[in-house]
Amino acid sequence: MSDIQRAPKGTFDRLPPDSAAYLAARDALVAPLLTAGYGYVETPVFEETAVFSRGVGESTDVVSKEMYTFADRGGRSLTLRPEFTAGVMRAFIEHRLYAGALPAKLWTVGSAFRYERPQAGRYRHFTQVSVEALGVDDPALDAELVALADAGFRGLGLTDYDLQLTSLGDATCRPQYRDLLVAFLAGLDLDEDTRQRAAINPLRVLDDKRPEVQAQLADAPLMVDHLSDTTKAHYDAVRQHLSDLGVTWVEAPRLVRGLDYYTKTTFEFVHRGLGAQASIGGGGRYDGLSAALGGPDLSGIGYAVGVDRTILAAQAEGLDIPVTGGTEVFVVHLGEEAKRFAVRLVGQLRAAGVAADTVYGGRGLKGAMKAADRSGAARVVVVGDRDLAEGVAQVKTMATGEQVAVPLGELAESLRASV
RNA sequence: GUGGGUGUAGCUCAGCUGGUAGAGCGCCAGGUUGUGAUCCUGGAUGUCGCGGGUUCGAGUCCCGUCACUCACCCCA
Repeated sequence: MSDIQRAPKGTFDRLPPDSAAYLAARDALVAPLLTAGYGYVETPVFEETAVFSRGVGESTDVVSKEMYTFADRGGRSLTLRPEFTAGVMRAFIEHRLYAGALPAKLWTVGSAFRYERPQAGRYRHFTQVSVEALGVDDPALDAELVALADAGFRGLGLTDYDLQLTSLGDATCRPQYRDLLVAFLAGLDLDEDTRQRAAINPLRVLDDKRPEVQAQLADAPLMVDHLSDTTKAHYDAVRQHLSDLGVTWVEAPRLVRGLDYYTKTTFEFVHRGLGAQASIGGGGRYDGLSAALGGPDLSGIGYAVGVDRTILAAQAEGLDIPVTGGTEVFVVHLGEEAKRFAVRLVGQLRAAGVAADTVYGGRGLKGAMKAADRSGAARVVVVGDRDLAEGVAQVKTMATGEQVAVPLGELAESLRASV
């Protein structure tokens, strides 16, 4: 197959009927936000490159090697968003939302792009639900966000996952801890790659998956043991609120995130039924981000959920994602007069809010019934010129095979009432 | 960017030590000129990923290449 007959590497098409589960999953992840005071925000799919390089951090893998960056015809450097938070923060600053009521509680959903080697659950084009609460540094807000993410997963029936939680400290205590860790890592026997990684961000070495590395890290200093009094108090309060909200978590003192802006509370939802890309959602507080983008020195907290990974997780748990919609009434016709009638009836039903469909293209009655069956409609109207002459149409209940003649005048109302 | 695995029908796959392609499902049609799902019968669709090599002969062996996939890394 040639390249123009194939979606680009790391991308995929969503097709019916599976696409219905995608819509349902997306809506389920969003549902908790709609009853929690969050407003929908939509920002461009691309931003000025600096929004991400300064927001996410130059030293991150995302910025240094995974961005889709291009020059437009006006010579601007633009980048397809690799995540949502930086763009939403840019909008928050641009429209001076910080001058209004705080926290600004915002959510969005859409495509993000990263140039990565594709893998199970990792795509170059993926979909996230992203949620932010900006402008207020209150541990109760941290707990709210975590609980909302959790509620989204629970709403789909997911249970086989862990909520990993930790605190990454802040500008007052992380630098000292970082120095401690760097000193500790210097005494270890690490390969060149890992040393490079340590030089860029020593915290990342902590979650190295290789056993020979983990063995050396047994006595590594941990951020949670070196929090300042205020960040520790913040973290304690977050945990208290989470308990009050009935959310369970596991302490993950080695949890590291790849975006530089995270501070204090940091969390990740890790599913046990997935492969290497097991993180179905994650987020944290990012108190320096607004300032990094030239805005006021305001705090923020947010999370992102991977819609595609959430669907994979649901599949791994054998969950059916309930889909809404689908054809309720299917109209099968025989003869020219009946076809006109069918087209008209379908129009009436749809106008009355009944999901209706009919058969197009000349196929026999058997083929039309097959199409009716496939549509999933509970009721099928069979109407031929012969029925019209008698002033009736046949209404068949597919599950039972039972079929009754209904006078044309009562047909639309009878069908509307039956679905 | 680095490794491993796999490329045969729309889908899932079979095809032994080389002898010019198969099954199941799906699709279409007929059995039933006005009835789906069940049953029976029939039918269509393949440059066996692509290019080269070895051979009388390659889906099968060799080389290259591309794609997909899993893992490292990173993250949703």
